[in-house]
This record gives sequence, structure tokens and C-alpha cells, in this order.
Amino acid sequence: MNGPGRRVGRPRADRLRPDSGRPPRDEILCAAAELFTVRGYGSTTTRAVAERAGLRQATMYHYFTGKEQLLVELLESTVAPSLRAARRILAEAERPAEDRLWELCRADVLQLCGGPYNLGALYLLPEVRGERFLRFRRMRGELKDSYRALLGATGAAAELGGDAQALALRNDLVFGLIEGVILIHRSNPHRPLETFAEATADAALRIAGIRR
Amino acid sequence: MNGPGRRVGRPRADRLRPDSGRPPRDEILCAAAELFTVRGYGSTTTRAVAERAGLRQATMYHYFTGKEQLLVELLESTVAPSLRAARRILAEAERPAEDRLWELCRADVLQLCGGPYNLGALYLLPEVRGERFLRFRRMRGELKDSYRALLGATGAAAELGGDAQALALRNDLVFGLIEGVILIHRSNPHRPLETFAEATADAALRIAGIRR
DNA sequence: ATTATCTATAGATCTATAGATAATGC
DNA sequence: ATTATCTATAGATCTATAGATAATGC
Repeated sequence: MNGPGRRVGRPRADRLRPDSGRPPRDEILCAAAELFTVRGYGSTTTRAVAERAGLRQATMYHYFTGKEQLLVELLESTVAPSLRAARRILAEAERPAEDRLWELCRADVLQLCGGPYNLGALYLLPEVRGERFLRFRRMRGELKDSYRALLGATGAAAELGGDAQALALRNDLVFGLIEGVILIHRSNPHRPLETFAEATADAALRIAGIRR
Repeated sequence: MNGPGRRVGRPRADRLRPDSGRPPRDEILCAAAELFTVRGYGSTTTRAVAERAGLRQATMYHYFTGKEQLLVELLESTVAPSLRAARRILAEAERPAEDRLWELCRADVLQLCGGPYNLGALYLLPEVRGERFLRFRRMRGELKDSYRALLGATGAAAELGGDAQALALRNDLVFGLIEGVILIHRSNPHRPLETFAEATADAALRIAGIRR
């Protein structure tokens, strides 16, 4: 049995929250994700995060060095699965690039909009420009490069006749649609996610100039 | 002559800023726009806004009731021109809907990305969910309805056979691309804006399923 | 002994207000 | 007299740290 009362350390104060069974670290990250995406980073206090996670403000510092670390971990853990998927898809050289680009788009939409809170909205926070988020931005850059590589291997790209700028612009538009997709999802969260992800991947390919 | 020294009221403290000649109210709004889009709303202090505008923190309260009013005015003044353009374009019933939708997209991109700071990024701030921004959200809703009306009048919409949900989804994708466009622009601000606006309008029409 | 939590709080803000001041305008 | 600004500050946070406490583990 792993019920309450069997854990090491001083028990939590009463009246806070029912025991969720998850590790406290995860509870804190979830609370932060929810609040950062809904209220914004700068408008969210460490007290609000801790309260929502069911513990006292100071306890957060047992797990994290500060508020910024929360955002760093959330960002990197959101982009990491997308990046893994991109690497895998990029390696499947025998499949047509068009199909693979579609799959990557669809997977990213599911990743960004899936889950209980809209993690994708974290990318839109202006605060992400800071130095501590450099690693996240590098990972995101590699993801974008994967999009470009796939797009460059399609027949639609061949039609541009090697115009690198035109290709970059198209890739920006495709990637922008995928990253901005969270805005669309947020405005109508009740739409079935599968349908939505496929429709978005279709739209991305239409932007790319691919007819199928 | 309207140089310094000819204005009513106590002079500004020295060392602040050279006289820009613009009304103080505008200077404050510009400073707020710059900081809100780059640092975020919650992470921007009234002191930072005032300092950048060249006056003391307390002086801001001579022109605005508080920090929220700054964001309210910026949001509404950003969406208002788009809404006027939409009403005008919507009324030109003799022109093909396809052309008018393209024009509206292009105009919105210019509006959102034009100007010295990226006003469009204000729409992405999570804080905009608050009650004081209701009027802005209504205006934005009317703008989105204009997109839908135009899209519904195109031949591409006719192909959907009156499926209202499919039309709504397409409109969300089109509108989402336009609103998310600031993310793309931010990642490469040196691209000529005219080219970019037209390429984005092209992409929007491709999403909409319009071939031309 | 180790651990996870708590309470308490120092020190640094941040927002908004009160009231003084230094210009112009009449 | 009117106006736009300033200085000063009250009161309310907010972050992060110090140190106590209440469990388990050995």
C-alpha cells in the first residue's frame, strides 16, 4: 500500500489538496503549466503554483531552484518528443517526403494541443526570449530544420527551382501554422483532436504547395 | 516653434529622454507596446514603461488609470483598423469573394506586423483573457466573422456542400494563420513586409482550398 | 539519520496615491 | 488658475532563504 501516511518527511499541512499519488515534482510542473499558459508567466506567482500543487510556497524550492527553472523544464519537455519524432521520420528515407511531412505536422499538432493543458501555448510566451531558454530555442531550431529538410525534398520544392529564399518562406509559413495552431485549438477546444490534427496537416501541405 | 521650454506644466527631470515632440500619452503607449510584446505583460513594470517613455513612474497615472488600461487601449487600437477594413471589404459585394478574402488577409498581415514594434504579438498574451479585454475580444470576434462570411461566399466553400462545421474549421485555420503570422515575422523580421504579406495571403487562400 | 515538509521572515520590489513644485495662461 | 510633472511613500505583494518539525529508515 502506498496510501497517505506512508511517505517520508513531514506531512503536508491539512486543507491543501487530496493526495494525487503522483510525485510532488510532477504536481508542481503540472500546476505551473496550467497557470503559465492561462495567466502568463510574469503574472503567475510561485505562491499560486505551489497552492495549486497542494503545498506551501517555500516547498517548491526543495524541487526547483526558482520560477525560471519551471518554465525551462516545461519547454524542453514539450519540444523533446517532437524532436525525437522528427529525427525518426527524417531517417525513413524510403518514404515519400510528402507523406513524412504530413505525419510530422500531425504528430506535432497532437503533441502541442494534446494533454490537459495547452503546453503549446508556452512557446508563445514573450518571456521565452531570455537566456536561460537558449537550449529550448536550439531544440526548436533543430525541429524547424527538420521541417525544411522534408519540405525541400518534396516535388513542390522542386517547382521553386532551388530558390532558397522562397523555400525558407514557405517553410516559415508551414512551421508558423503548426506553432500557432494552439491559438486555433484554444478558441474551440471541444473539436475532436484527431480530426483537427489531420485537417491542420492537410492545411500545412496545401501551404507547402503540395496537391494530393 | 514648439521646442522644449514652451510646454505647460512642470518640466521633466533631466537625464530622462530627449524631447520626441509627440504627446506624452503616445510616448507612454509606445513604450508599453514595445515592452509588453518583448517582455510580456506581467513581466513589465509600470516603472519600466515610464522610464522608457522618459518620465517618472507616477506621471503615468496622470494619463492612465493603471497598467491594464495601457493594454486595453493598445489592443483595441490594433484591432480597430483591421475591423474597419473588414467592414469596407465586406461591403464590396460586386467583387469576387476570393479577391476580397485575399485583400483582407494581406491588409491584416501588414497591420499586425507593420510598425516599429510587433503589435500583433499583443494578441498572443495570455493575460488578454481577463474581463477588461472583453470589448477587444468582441471586436476580434466580429473580425473573425467577416473572414467566415467571405470564405463562405467563395467557390471553395460551395464544394463543402454546406457543411457548417467543415467551413468553421477552415475558417479557424485561415484566421489562425493570420493571427499567428507574427510568430513567423518575429523569427525573420528582415524579410520585406510587402512580399511577406502577399505570400501569407496566398497561403491563406491555399488553406481555404482556393486555387487561382 | 534522512527526508519532505512546514512556519516565519528579510529584503526587494511594485502599484497607486498624496501632495509639492515649476512651468504657462490670463 | 491650470497644468504636467515631480518626490515621497504607504501598503501590498513576491521571491528566496533560514531554520524548525514530523514523518520514515536503520
